[in-house]
Amino acid sequence: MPWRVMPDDRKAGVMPNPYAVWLSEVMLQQTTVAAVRQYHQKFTRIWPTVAELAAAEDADVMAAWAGLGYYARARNLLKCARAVVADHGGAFPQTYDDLITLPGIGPYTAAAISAIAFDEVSTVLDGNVERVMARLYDDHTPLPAAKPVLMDYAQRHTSNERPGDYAQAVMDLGATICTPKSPACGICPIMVECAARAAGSQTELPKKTPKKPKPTRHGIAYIARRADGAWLLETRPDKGLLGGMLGWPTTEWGDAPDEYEPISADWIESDTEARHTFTHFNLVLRVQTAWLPQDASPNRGQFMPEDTFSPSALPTVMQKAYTLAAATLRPV
DNA sequence: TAGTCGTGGGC
DNA sequence: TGCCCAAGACT
Repeated sequence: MPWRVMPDDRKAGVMPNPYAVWLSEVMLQQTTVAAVRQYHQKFTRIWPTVAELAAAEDADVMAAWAGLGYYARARNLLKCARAVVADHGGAFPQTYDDLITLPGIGPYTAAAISAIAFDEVSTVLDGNVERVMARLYDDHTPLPAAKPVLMDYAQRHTSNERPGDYAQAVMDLGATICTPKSPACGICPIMVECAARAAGSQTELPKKTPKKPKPTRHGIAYIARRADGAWLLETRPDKGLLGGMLGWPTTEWGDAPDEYEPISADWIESDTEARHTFTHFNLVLRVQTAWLPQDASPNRGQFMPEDTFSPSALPTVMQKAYTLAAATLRPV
């Protein structure tokens, strides 16, 4: 990430911007660096400081987050920014104990911010560190039960003098060398100390409890335009899937789709379905489109003028539905 | 504690 | 192709 401060500069007293560190750590939760980079750039360009982010409209922040996933992070991001401004004078708290009280900041993120941005002696334990420690000590206890002992291992290695450098180094080790599939043990700086390497068990670790199969759910999205070109959209409730995001009115997503039209109209079914994979289920989404008269009054959603709507403000599954609908809902 | 909560990329 | 996943938090 562009905000990173290399060890020599950190030794000279240069510290990273806490706002940039916080933003990146939240975005990186369960998300790849490649996906985060452009979003981090966009957020710091639009909202250069935590105070400016705190003053932003909810809808603008959700739209900027669209496509990155796990949308509760965006809602908590705003809550956190506003708490930093309201309760901490616009300056991020510097300790693990204070940081973890903030919305969206859990054990990992509190440790990462306090260590990286403030050089507090906090131990980061993310997926990378769990893997490094499980291998270093050849521990076959399956996750997540192994977390406490892996944290104990990780604390033994945390530097009292350079906790920020250590935190970044151990995660980089996991991200680039001690990787899940094909670890590059030959160039690993701690190869000779690694018990899994000695036992030949490195690719089996860390052990994980088996996961449940994903069910397939079905639903229908209704994509309608008014005569003036406005789109019928709705803001989803804060709680639950895609919470707080803009989207098309849809049926419930269940074993079998029930027909529920947001307004009576001559709906035309798209010839193909949108398929999308969520964390815990697969979705097959039928798409129906319609043109509505100018005086239409649907029982769900609200019309968004053509010139203020952008599909980029939608979560990916809704963008997929939009792509299918665009074939039959050409511009006015 | 185990379920909920997105997405795109790699193999 | 389907599965695994990637710098977790929240309930």
